[in-house]
Amino acid sequence: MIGPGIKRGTAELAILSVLEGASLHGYEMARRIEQQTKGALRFTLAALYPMLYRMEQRGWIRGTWETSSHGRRRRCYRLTPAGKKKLSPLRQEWSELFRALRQLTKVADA
Amino acid sequence: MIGPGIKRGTAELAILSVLEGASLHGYEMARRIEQQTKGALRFTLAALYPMLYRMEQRGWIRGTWETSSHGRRRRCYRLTPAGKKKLSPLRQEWSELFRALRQLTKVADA
DNA sequence: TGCCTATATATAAGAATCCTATATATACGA
DNA sequence: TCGTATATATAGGATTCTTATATATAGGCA
Repeated sequence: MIGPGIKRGTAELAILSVLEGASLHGYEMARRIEQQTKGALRFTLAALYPMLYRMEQRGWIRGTWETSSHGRRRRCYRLTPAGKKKLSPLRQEWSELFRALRQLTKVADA
Repeated sequence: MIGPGIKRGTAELAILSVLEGASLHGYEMARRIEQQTKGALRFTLAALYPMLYRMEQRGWIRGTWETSSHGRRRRCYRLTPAGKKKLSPLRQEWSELFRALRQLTKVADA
């Protein structure tokens, strides 16, 4: 798994990305991020929840309390228009970082 | 330029990378990182110096005081054997992060 | 019934790495 | 003499991770 020093800052992109396709609650986001990256990128819930609160305060996502079919309360988040707008430049910034590191070192394009 | 939240953790890779080819002092490293990435990746010296101290403590680089032709003292760093060994798995970890983010989102392969 | 695992959210305390601001000191050119 | 480039150093703050802990419910199994 990718270490904490390296993955810093990826949680924001990861959350916006998984929310692009569906409205999800935190627990489910963690599972999808891990599954979709085949275990390479993994976040503890103690990291995800505070990040969700911050992102909601910034207006990028909005959470609503819902009740599952099993009577379990959970907070489902969806992208706001501001969140959708944020995703595109954020992806571009990550692309630029990839390119910069490739210019600087020999990071393979696996 | 790439923002601070995203580039977190890249300083270590950047320093090891520029030191792979040459023995350099901090001020020169900052310049090369900026030049080689065409300004995309830029570190303030206040970020670089403490990072150099930490990396020296970890045994990845070793600094020696030298005097330039102009009589200016400066601390030149070179990779230790441990630092050279560190570079390869570090690059691989970054490659894995790139792949993970590409699987998760639509980060272009610029 | 009791225990374990999965589901689901929440917070506290600490570490790491970046930022801006500030300080020091020398060399060179206008 | 004043500004710019060279060169290192530290202080204080922000952000985002970590591990540890707490709460609560549902379903399966012994």
